[in-house]
Formats: sequence, structure tokens, C-alpha cells
Amino acid sequence: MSKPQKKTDAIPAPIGAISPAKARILTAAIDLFYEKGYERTTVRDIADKAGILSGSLFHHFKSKQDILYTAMAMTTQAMGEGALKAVEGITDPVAQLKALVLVELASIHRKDGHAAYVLVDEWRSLDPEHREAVLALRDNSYERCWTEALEGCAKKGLLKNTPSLARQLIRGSLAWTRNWYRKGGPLTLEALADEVVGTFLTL
Amino acid sequence: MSKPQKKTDAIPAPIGAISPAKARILTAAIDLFYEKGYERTTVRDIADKAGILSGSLFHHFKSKQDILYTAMAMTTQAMGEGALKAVEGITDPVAQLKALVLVELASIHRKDGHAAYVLVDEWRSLDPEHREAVLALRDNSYERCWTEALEGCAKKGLLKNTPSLARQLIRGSLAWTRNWYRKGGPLTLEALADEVVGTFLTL
DNA sequence: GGTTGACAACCAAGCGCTTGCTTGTTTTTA
DNA sequence: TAAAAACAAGCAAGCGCTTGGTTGTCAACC
Repeated sequence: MSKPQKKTDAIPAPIGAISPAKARILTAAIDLFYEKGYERTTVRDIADKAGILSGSLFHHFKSKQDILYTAMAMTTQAMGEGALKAVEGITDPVAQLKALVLVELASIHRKDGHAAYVLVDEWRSLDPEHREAVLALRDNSYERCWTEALEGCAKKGLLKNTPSLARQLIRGSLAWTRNWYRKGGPLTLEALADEVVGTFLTL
Repeated sequence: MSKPQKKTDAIPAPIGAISPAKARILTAAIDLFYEKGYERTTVRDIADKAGILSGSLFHHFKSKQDILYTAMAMTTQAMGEGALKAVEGITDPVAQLKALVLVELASIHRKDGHAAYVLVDEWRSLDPEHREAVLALRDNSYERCWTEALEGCAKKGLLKNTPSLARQLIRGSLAWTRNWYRKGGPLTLEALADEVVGTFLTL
């Protein structure tokens, strides 16, 4: 018994099963982060919204930072699965791209349960170690889908930029929609997705 | 003299002359906001960097929020002037657009004295009233340049989207460069600007 | 089937610290 | 010599988080 070392506690734990209580807290936290940002959101705010006292939060999460990390990691994982499902069965890279753009837009504007905007707005609030962990998680599935679609387009000569540059430009365009796009207006998400795809491809 | 009303104190004051001391504080604050964001930056941080004690800040600014507002308003005004100067004498709308893209990129990555990134990152930290004031300031000159250039391109049939949609997509692409673009790499800001213009126009 | 113990979830209270900001005084500047 | 600028000290409030005790739940045991 020279080295105890039961658990690798130094490196952030993987995202396993989430208890109902944890899920409730995460939902509340994500809503508040969306409205006010991480820093302006207090643990008391989160607890209030989740219907418990602030101290009880720390029975489920070891810190406020842990809540953010879990939210981002969970969302990343969910988006990876969503992206995989979106391109499933599609072989045309243009159609793949269109599907991926729509998934990302829908996530940002909360058409589903995800919460992609935390992955847009809160990078700076996430500790460097956690940041790397989330990035690794993202590159593993979500970005892989994008790369595949974009490289497919490039091979057909449809892409104006290199795939990696195109990815960053598109990501920026989509992320910024958070600051101006409103559902219910004349422009639907689908139409917006078409516009974006049409912009970055030479069709 | 039925109404005193010496100064419209309710609505944020306009940006007049900035004293040297104020300018020093603002520079320090902008640096820190850039590194850590508004919320994580304390008034003591700002004072330290400016070479004074924290209490002395409030001789120059009435609140921390006032520092942010002044920084954003000042930056907005400077960018308006920068944009005007950039398109000065240029009649070709494509060349205008290229110049404007470069100005915005340079500001975001602090190649000049401006600090456009606060206009990207810190909107949520700015009080609603101040926010409107800055937006009005922006639309007054800076956005006017963009609208003119984009409408010029549209008239020539070079634009893929409507000018207003193109503006938002471009703005997003440029803003997001903050999260991936690093100076000193193989891609210069000028080359990046060319890529962006080439992407959004049908040349 | 009633008692018991173990455990997770939560409450109640508050600790130690940091925050933005204020006040009264001293120094610097013009 | 008076205004502007900076200091020195600290307040009140709010922050993340800890602690110790109270519930509710459910399987194990006689």
C-alpha cells in the first residue's frame, strides 16, 4: 500500500449517468447562464430555481465550476450524438453540411433540450483543464462530422476556403445569430440554414 | 427657468474629452477586460494596473459599470472614425468592404489602439440603458459605412444575401476569430480579410 | 410485519473572504 | 491658494462553500 490513489481525482471525471436531481440543477443553471452569464449567476440563484437551498447544491456538485463543466461536457456529448444522427444515412456532403448547420442553429436557439450557447459564451469562465477536456470531447464526434462533410464538399470543388477555415467562419456566423436572430420572425431557421450553406459553397 | 435640468444625468452622458488620468485607467481596464472579462476583473485590479489605489478610481468614474460604458462608447466612436477614414476616397464598394473587414479584424485583434472585442464580449455586462446608448452611437457612423458598402455590392449583384443578413453573418465570422485566430501564424490578417470578402461575395 | 440501520437528499446557519464603493484626509498641481 | 488627484482605512453586502443536524426511503433482519 505504498500508493493509495484510488481515483484519478486530478483530471476531470468523465460524464457518466446524471441523477434526476443533478439534471434538475443543471437545467436551472443553464437557463441562468443563458440569461445572465456564469459570473453573474450565483449559487443561490441556481438553488432557488432548482427549488433547494444553496448549500444543498454542493451535495451534488463539488463546486460552481463543476456545474459549468458538467453542463458543457454534457451538452457537447449530446450535440455529438445529435450530429451523428443528423448525417446518418446521408452521403451527399452538401446535404450533410446543411443538416449540420441546422442542428447547430437549432441547438443555439433551443429548439431541443440542448444548450449549445454555453459552448459559445462561457469558454472563458471554464478552467483551462476543464476546457481541454471539453474540447477533446467535442473533437471526438461533433467536429469529426463537420470535418467529414466539409472535406467532402472541398473534394467536389464546392468550398471556397479550406475546410478548417470554413468551419471557423461558419461557426462564427452561427454563434453570432444568438445576438440578432429571433424565432417567429420572417426568417425561419431552415431558411437561415440554407442561406448560410449557400454563402459558403459555390453552388 | 422653470426646469433646472442642468445636465441630463438620467441618461448616460455623451463622450466628451477624456482626461489623461481617465485614459490611463481606461487603457488598464480594457487590457484586463480583454484578458479576464469584465466580471472577473476587480476595481482593485484596474487600480493596480493604473498605478493608483482602488478608491481613487471613483474620483474619475462613478462606478465600475461607468468604466465599461465609457470604454465601449469610446471604442465605438473611435471605430466609427476609423471606418470613415478607411473608406475615405474609395468608391468601389468591394474595396470599401475589404477595408472595413480589415479595420474590424485589426480592432478585434488589437492591431490598433481600438478595442473592438469589448463590443463583442461584454454586451451582456453592460446595463440595458447604456447598451442602447452604445448601439445608437454605433449605428450612427460605423454601421452606416457597412450598410453603404454592402448595398453597393448588392447593387452590382455581387452579394449572396441581403445586405443586413450579410452584415450579421460577416460580423459573426469576424467576432469568432477571437476564439481561434492567433497573430504570428501563417495566416495574416490581410489574407484572412481577403478570404472573408471572397466568401461573402460572388466574384 | 414491525424494527432497525444505512444512506442520500436536503435544511439551517453561518464562516471567511472578496466585492464595489464611501469617507475623510493629505498631497500634488496649476 | 484653491481645485484636482491620490491616499488610507474601512463598511456593508454578497460571494462560494462548509458544517452539523434533520428528514424520507428502502432494503435487511429477527
